[in-house]
Amino acid sequence: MAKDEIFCDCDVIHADVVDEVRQKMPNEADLYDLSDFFKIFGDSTRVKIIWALDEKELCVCDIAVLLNMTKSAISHQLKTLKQANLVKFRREGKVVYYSLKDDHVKDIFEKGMEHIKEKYIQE
Amino acid sequence: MAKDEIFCDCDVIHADVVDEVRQKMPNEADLYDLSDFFKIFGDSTRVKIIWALDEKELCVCDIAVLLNMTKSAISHQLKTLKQANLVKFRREGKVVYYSLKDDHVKDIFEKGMEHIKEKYIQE
DNA sequence: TTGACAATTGAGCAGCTGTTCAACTATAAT
DNA sequence: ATTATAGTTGAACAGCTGCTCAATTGTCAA
Repeated sequence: MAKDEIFCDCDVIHADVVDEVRQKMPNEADLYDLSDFFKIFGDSTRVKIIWALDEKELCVCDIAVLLNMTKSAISHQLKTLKQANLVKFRREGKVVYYSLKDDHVKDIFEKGMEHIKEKYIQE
Repeated sequence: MAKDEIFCDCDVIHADVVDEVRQKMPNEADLYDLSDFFKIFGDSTRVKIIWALDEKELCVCDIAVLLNMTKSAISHQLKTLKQANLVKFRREGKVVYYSLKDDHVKDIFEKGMEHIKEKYIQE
């Protein structure tokens, strides 16, 4: 029985409510993936890169100039974004051009911005 | 002039494009706040708590049992969520009940889930 | 007032993350 | 071939983050 294996350091107060919520929750793996997805947006450099690429296709150097950072730092972050399946790229001679791959992202960013703006008003 | 102060370790390749993108970008502070906002969702414990609270109002103990974690760990995370203006709470005797404060969050989570599911199909 | 339990808090620590630095690859021009 | 520039990569390091642990607060009941 699950109740015997409870690790929590307290009595169960609302066992019925907890069980109900547990059944409605998405599975563990999906919730983990979801937090991993948002982790990508939890860094301001990556947020800036994504926002920039949403405007225009850019090369690594362009982004480095735009954000006033080294090519290396940008390249590392682009690798992260690549692994998260958020950007695509094409090579043209020595220059590698990056662009956005995903449609959801701008929607998510705009929702996020709404939250931030409301917070200012509310407080 | 800004161009003299460029820190980046490369020549400017597409100065016109960079300038155009720069003008369309939100200001630095907002982008920073945005990444801070998403940082909250970048941890699976917080994602689980938020998802749970979206179903039902719960006390600290309930959440601890649900996620099989200590009250202390949950309490620390609730504090983070409180500071991010995402949850509210009410005390009833010894028990403190938490609930969601924000409407955007579920929307954002669902967009995120869409992205994750598409990734599975696509690869 | 004493004991019990829900919840909070701060210090400490291990693991993670983002940037730097230096070395490297890839491509083009001379 | 040599040189120059765009970009990538891995190691290293500093700063951050989430959990644990122990101590503490708040509330209620006996």
